[in-house]
Amino acid sequence: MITITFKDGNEKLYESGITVEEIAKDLSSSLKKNSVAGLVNDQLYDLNRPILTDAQLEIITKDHPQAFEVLNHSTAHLMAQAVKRLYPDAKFGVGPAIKDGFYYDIATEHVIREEDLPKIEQEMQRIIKQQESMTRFELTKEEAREKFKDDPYKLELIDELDDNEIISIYTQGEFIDLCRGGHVGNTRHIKHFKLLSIAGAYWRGDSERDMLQRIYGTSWFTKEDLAHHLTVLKERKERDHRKLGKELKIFELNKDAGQGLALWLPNGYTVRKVLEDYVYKLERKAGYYHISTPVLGTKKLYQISGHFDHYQDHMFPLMSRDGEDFVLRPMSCPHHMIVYKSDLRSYRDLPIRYAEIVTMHRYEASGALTGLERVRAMTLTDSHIFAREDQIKEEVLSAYKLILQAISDLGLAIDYVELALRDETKGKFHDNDQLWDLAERLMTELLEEEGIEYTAVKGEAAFYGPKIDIQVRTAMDHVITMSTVQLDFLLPERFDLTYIGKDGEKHRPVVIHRGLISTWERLMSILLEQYKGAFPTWLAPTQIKLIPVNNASHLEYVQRLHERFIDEDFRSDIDYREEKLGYKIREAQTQKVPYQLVVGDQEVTNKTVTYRKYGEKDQVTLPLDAFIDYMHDIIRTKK
RNA sequence: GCCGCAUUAGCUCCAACAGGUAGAGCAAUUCCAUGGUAAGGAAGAGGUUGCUGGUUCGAGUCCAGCAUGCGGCACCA
Repeated sequence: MITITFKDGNEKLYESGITVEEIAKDLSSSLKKNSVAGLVNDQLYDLNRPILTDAQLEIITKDHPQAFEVLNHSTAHLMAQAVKRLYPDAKFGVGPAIKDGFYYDIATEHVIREEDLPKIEQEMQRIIKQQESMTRFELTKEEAREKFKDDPYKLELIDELDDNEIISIYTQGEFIDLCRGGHVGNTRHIKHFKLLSIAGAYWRGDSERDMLQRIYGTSWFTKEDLAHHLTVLKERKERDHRKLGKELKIFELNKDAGQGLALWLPNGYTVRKVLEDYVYKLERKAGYYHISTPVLGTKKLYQISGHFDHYQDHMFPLMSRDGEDFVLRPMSCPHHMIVYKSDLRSYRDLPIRYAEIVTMHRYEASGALTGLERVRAMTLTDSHIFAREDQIKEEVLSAYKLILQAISDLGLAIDYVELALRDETKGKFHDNDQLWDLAERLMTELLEEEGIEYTAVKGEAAFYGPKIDIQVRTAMDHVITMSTVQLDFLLPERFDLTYIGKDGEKHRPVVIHRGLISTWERLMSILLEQYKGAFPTWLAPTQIKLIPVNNASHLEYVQRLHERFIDEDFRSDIDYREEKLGYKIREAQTQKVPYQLVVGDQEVTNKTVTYRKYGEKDQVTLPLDAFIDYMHDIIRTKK
């Protein structure tokens, strides 16, 4: 007999070899129904894996955070078995559970296509009906090598394990897989799944190695959950900035204009201009000074900075004139270093904060280009802060706070903050231990003192220094770096930047790179998806759409209103077309204009306006001046 | 860059699918209708089916290459 201790501290005696499923059944029938796996002494156990010794047990039920993972991992195995039946030559890579489902990497002569997915699903259903037990076995490394001798990918994984490590495998019917486990015990527990897409994926994420075929899928405990997830996926597509950008005439991508070279249409540029002005003001208030430098620079400038050697793969090729080589700049740092050097600096001058609306060009791999999210020509307000060592902490903090402000004003939310530190890899990081230690200590202290939750990641620092990255999750569920504060000890050396200290001697300043809210391109893609194209009024390309009921009798008043609105700095437009009222209203709605004003006899006679706010049903009639005050208020408060 | 898929009018489209030289809705144009909160009616027009070759009596349809896009992977100091 063995003693099982439960989460609540209760103990119970069982026969050795009892399974999680049997214990669950013993406790209650509803528990049995809801159990997915068990945590035995904090180790994941399948429902049908025997427990041999005294143990602590937590039963993982369907609502447990790990349950979804176990289910999807098992579904991946189930799919692999089905694939192996249909395409017997299939070899398998890895097949883990991921955030919303699972995938399995497969090598087979057969090119798997979209139309094969229903066939694979059918085969999976068949295996479920067969109620195959998913059973765990433990082997030595040698035995495992023998079992998987025809599976080169599995062999490679086995070879990397320690010689005396116990290796577990799972069988279900004729199918065997190398696997650490945590499974649902029997294929009959898998019910509601769908295969979603096929993609290529490099073996072990290495672009030098084989490309396998990856099938993505998703698996849920209830029909409703699956249906809900599929709806979410569909709704994501409705938010796709590429679709919205076309519908709302925000930007254009055209192969003749150039791959990854976005053209901003009037609506898009209007939003961008509002953002540019907003950032300019924000930065002025925070003590930044704006400069302007060219998109072209000499090769020499980029040799001094070191980018020419380090970054060349991401740069467009050289241009030459009059015996001088030029590059299209991929960033602004080198130019800003030169600006710093344009004058002799005293310790009293620091910190100096330069900001610039920088257009830059980067050669991005063709497969990486995605709408406005990843482009080859991009513009952002870039900034470099030149500071003394004793100012680092304060300057990083104020940059961080500025970022928070911007993210909050734009109605976005931080997903997580990452502190990227160096690791021991020699050559990967600029060699200056003393400064690295100082900088990493300061940045850590700062985050701790401010009570900012962060994830420290070793080895992710920039070549030239540690950084704080602010990650945002898009409506499309992509995590991207929105903002960044990076310390740099290298550029000041390479450009021999100095300031005169109190002691009359030359000292080296530190550079802080600050990216505020990504590039306008990427920000636009995020905002479009975030707001589903319905921009808050302060950002909307058109804030007010004026719709005369009848052009002949109301247009004159409408034009007077329009002029007044323009004088008030509202972005107003008139729908002049000779169309039915309903037709013009429909267009104002589909274009998601925040304030739609229908103007007829009533408004002309009473000198009022009647508006309907986008997304609301109610019409509101106000005296003109009251409406103007209201609009100013809405815009000022960034609603 | 790599794997797979796609590309038909300004936009959208599982219109054309034994290969027989293109079809709809919306938009745009003209005419009629003058309308109070999501599509009024009519007419005409709009296409070298992404590009270049090939197979064929004949190609949107089959084949090859290229371009661009999409889903991923790799990349994103």
